[in-house]
Amino acid sequence: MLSNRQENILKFIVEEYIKSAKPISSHQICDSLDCSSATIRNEMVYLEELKLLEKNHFASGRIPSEKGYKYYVENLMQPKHMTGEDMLKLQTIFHNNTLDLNDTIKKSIELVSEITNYTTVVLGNGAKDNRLKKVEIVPLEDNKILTMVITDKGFVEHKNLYLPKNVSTEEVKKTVDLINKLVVGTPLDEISEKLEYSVKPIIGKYVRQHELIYNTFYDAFSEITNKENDVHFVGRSNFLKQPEFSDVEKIKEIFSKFEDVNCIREIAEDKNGINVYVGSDSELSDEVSVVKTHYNIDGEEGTIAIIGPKRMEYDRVVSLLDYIKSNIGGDHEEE
Amino acid sequence: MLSNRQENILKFIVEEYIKSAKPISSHQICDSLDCSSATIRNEMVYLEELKLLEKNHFASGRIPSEKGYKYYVENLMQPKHMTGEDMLKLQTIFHNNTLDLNDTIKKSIELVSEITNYTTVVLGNGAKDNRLKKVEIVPLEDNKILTMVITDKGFVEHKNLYLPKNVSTEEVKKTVDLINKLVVGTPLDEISEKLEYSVKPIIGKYVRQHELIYNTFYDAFSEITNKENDVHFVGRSNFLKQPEFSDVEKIKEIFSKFEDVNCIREIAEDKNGINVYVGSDSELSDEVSVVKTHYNIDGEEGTIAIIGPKRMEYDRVVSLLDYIKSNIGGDHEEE
DNA sequence: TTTAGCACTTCCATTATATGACTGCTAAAT
DNA sequence: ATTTAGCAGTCATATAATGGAAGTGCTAAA
Repeated sequence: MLSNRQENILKFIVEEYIKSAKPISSHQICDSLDCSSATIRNEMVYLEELKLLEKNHFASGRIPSEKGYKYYVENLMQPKHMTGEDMLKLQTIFHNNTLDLNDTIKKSIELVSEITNYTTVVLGNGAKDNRLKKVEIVPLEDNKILTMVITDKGFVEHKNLYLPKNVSTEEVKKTVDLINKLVVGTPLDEISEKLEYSVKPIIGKYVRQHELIYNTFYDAFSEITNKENDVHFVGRSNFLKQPEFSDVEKIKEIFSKFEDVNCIREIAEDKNGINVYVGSDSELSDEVSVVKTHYNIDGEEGTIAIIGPKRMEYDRVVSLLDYIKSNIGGDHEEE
Repeated sequence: MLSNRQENILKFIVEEYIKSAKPISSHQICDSLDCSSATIRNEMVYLEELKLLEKNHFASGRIPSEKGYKYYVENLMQPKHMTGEDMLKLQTIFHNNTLDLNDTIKKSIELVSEITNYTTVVLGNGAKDNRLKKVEIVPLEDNKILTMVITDKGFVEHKNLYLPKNVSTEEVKKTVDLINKLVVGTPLDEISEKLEYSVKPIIGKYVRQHELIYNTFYDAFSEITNKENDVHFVGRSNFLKQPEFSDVEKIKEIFSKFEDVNCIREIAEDKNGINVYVGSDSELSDEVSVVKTHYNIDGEEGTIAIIGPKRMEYDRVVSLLDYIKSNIGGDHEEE
């Protein structure tokens, strides 16, 4: 259990280090706590024993450890009131009613990335738990046909199909009708299976060149099921602005994670509230922190995350995310 | 005009510098050219006078100047035959006939980025010169409606519309029918105008809540017109692997360009053949080169570009791009 | 024309040195 | 029992000095 003064010291160090990125000395603290630097030093020794603080070398000031950041976030951090300017900017996004939910969220995080200089990402839940609404084709010029897969939640995947000369659009139409008759309403992750045993045997008999047509739809379905595009990632290069990433090796590590979609996907989570993951808890890299939240608006789900250095303005970021979360999606209900 | 020997020296320096990233000394050259280092030095002075070579400091070896690279690319470079392995990997992409043109190109450049460690980008021509094929709606659960704009070349833009309680799907249907009747076939960049003077006045009379509905379509049209998503950008972080970018400031410059979509869009061009832009010619940064080509397969147009340091393996990259260009899009014709 | 040889320039890694910033500890003060 | 002043000790950082190493430019001879 920490004393009041110990907590104040820890709070001071965390907040000051977040601002300056430089180790904090006992002298910097004593003014605001009204005691001498020696007293602070004694307390710092204790905080270091608890592994809440660290030193770079023998005679350096202290910096917060991962545990120290966590203690700060959980016990010491106070919500930071947002500036009027930031609120105003966000409000103009929320009140634009031609934006649908996805666009609203995207615009919001783009703004957040810009004003905070952190990296932001939205991970839509994808279409994996959607059901097939319908399949459709639109014949275009020549032998080109636009094929579309539409889900009940409004996802659309399209693909161009180039018909060989000896196959008519009618054959594709037959396939589409069959799919619409047999598999509409099926959850996407069960579609492949259902196609194989209920559709394939039939079109094998009635449709010429069924292989190509069937495969096209089969592929469109698997693509929409693992839909990757549902990751909106903004402000990656903001990391370059942070002094702790002035070393190219560190940047390399972070960026290679950023380029790995699977790695980014793991950011998604389904938990209540705003959650803060510091360093190794972030699962991305020991050097970054992630603040994220899950949303579910009328069945459209996803995760919004803000990624920054461990030395991140947690109070500000949490407030921003909280504000965004409580404002998205409410709009079309009220009017 | 350069003598034969001078050209050989320039070629040697460019190729060796591309490999090693270190300035090339006269001693390194004399073995392969069968003369003494002093002779080489005399020639190097001449090449430097012509601004084909540069020095970092008085007693450093020579490195190619921008002009030197250009001379190399235009006069000295020999096409590099591709390895069987690279060809094989590309062939498996080309021969997968469930991939449509866009997917084929994307997969190809992903592979190129991986094997060369450069950055690659495909810029589709977007939908700006397309014409409206049709507009469609699919009512989903509750008051949610999926709206789709489809163009004659197979572009699809969709958007969810949340209907206020007092507006029925019928009203949207009326709007859609009207748009389909009046503006189908119009080039996208003229659509806004046509909507304003031919559709808006009519729905103003017959459709309730026409403002919201009209605006949704209006927005969908402007989005598809400036479609941004048509940029597929791979391997940005490969730049971090290049020794000349071990300085964070340089990385910052490049990456801020990479994050600026408008900047990336300018890479698009409509020229024959494979074109090489070195340094300042690249319009991206003095520190990078761009090798790009334009494609037009049955009206689907775009640009494929490979971005790397000036010290780029031009011969290899040009061969790769050439191979890709001559293989994409041919497939569905032949079978 | 080419080459050998040498003086010269610049970079780079190493070492030495001084300085400044802090801490830890001890002993005195409260 | 706390708190504080003071001082010795430790480490980083900046600067300068030093001695190669690498490689050129020039000159004079081949």
